Amino acid sequence: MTNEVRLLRFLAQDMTQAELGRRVGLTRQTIAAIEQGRYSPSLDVAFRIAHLFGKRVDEVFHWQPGGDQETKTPNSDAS
Amino acid sequence: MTNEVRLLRFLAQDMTQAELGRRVGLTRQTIAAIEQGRYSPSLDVAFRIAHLFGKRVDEVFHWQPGGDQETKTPNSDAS
DNA sequence: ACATAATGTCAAACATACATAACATCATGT
DNA sequence: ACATGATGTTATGTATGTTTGACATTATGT
Repeated sequence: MTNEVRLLRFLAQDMTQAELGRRVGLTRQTIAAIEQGRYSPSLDVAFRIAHLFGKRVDEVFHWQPGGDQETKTPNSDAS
Repeated sequence: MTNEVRLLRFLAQDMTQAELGRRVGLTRQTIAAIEQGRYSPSLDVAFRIAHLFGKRVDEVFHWQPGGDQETKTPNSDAS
């Protein structure tokens, strides 16, 4: 899961991490972590960031079908 | 944050919650909670669900700019 | 009447996103 | 040389997504 946040931030008059964080309601540390891909944000945060840059979520965050962990299938209920 | 998961599930040959959960690596309980909007999923889960139905994230999950809680602005660092 | 499948719901554990606070480096300017 | 702003990073705590297991209702079929 990669993203274009850093690039979009530079394209937006070199907006700072702190400024971006302020506008979308996050801390600058969280913005930094997202830019570095240390974790993928919540869907809500993804929408807020994408909306700020006038983009769709899939234009800002790039996802690949097998790109994640090979999801350990949950058990759900055993009967 | 509303979504079309339940509708899309019916359109896909009445796929069951458990079946959908199995295919995207979630439990049926989580699918039920997402359909009812009890919480918004992670971005990763949103991508997996949207991809399964051949849709974009914003086609499956509908987000409104002010729709959320009036996010209590974080402090970040005080100097 | 009994079984089974699909769904709702709940409580407790667990995983991870996010905040807060602190300290660090690097660049720029005075 | 000193200050300031932007970013990296780490540790700790809180909020919330997710699993697991259980029990319930409703419908359908035998």
